[in-house]
Amino acid sequence: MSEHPKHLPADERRAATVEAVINLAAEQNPSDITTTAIAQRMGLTQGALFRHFPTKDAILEAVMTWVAERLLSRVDRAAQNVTSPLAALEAVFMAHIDFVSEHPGVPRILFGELQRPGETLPKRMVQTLIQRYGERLRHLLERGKAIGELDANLDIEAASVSFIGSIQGLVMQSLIAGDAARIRRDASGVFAIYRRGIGSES
Amino acid sequence: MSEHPKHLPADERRAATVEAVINLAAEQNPSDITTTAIAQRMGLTQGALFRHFPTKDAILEAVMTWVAERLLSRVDRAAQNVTSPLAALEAVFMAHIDFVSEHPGVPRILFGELQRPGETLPKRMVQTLIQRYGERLRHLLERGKAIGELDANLDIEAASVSFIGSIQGLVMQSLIAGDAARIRRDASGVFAIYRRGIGSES
DNA sequence: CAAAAGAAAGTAATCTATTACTATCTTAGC
DNA sequence: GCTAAGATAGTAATAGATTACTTTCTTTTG
Repeated sequence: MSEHPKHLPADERRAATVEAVINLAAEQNPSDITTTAIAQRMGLTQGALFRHFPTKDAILEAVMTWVAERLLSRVDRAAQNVTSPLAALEAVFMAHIDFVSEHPGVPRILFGELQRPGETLPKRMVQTLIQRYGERLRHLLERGKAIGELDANLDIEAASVSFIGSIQGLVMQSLIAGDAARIRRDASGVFAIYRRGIGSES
Repeated sequence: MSEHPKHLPADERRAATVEAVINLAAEQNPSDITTTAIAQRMGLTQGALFRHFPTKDAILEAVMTWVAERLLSRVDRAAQNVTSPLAALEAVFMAHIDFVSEHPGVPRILFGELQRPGETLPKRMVQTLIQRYGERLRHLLERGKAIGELDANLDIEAASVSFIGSIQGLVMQSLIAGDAARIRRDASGVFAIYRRGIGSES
């Protein structure tokens, strides 16, 4: 019971706070995460959090920034060095699955944020993130269509929604089973159906 | 400002309570719905709710019962009188889409309930509902496979997850766009990709 | 020593649930 | 039919817990 932990510089505490929120979101409903719970997980008192963030929403903003950077950079890394658009889509799918397997709280936070009424900053950040994600998907889908790797009559918009929905379905399934590891196990089967749905009749 | 509204029999008030929760969930995060908000929507005082329900969770249980009955009966009705399993799957898909279009709060409630930690009764009810839903899907998928309407090598489990995921993706898309009507508009395009993904190469 | 980081305690608001009381509805007996 | 009695459904107020955020004082660190 050390009363006074080491003092850390502000940026390290901010990073640790984001991590604590992501970890907590893996265990409970994100909108039920209290500042007390966050501080407790970090070994701090609740009031100390407000030395580093002006409001609770500012913490959520930092989380959203973290997620957007990590997810998009992983997805971009997965897509590069792959010439085939279809192979790139599969690599993006699996990279996304890896990401949510490592951080099962993330999709819950995003979905929960989208449900908030009104126009909060964290909510808009989620909308922007998914929009940017969708742009990358549509780009790959267009390219695949152009080179005949995908169905010539493919509905790009629907294919983009289905891609994200496939991942969402896996997330939901893992929540029902109470088993985060399920996501990885079932991912390839789900993607196989998706690939068949968008591919050209080779 | 009538101080005392008409007294209604308990079962009618219980039904009205469920309706109020479903309507509220269409507008805000379900876990932020307070007993005060529910009562206000019904034109009652907050305390009056506890004449009909012992706890707030009991209200959620009634909501889950309502959802399970309505959704499954609609889905079953859609599937009957259709001999082709593939056509039945499409009818179920569209019936489900109709249901969530009329009640946009329902998928949010289900998803939110699944995120609660521990083993609450409402959470188990959601798990049971989706499990029963999955049974119906797998049954149709098996039949379609048997008569050669669907891919002979179809992964039934993955196809079931993808089906639910497709709907979940549409729900998420409508949340991002802030437009519940989008679900219906995009539904047929998304199902077309799914059908192509599971169908036999006609 | 000065400034940053944290502890400890406090505040106002909000939430579920309870209590004491009151209005409305139903029904039995005349 | 009317009316009294009992049951049901409501209000208003409030208790007790919890929340995000503040304030004051203390410790650590460069």
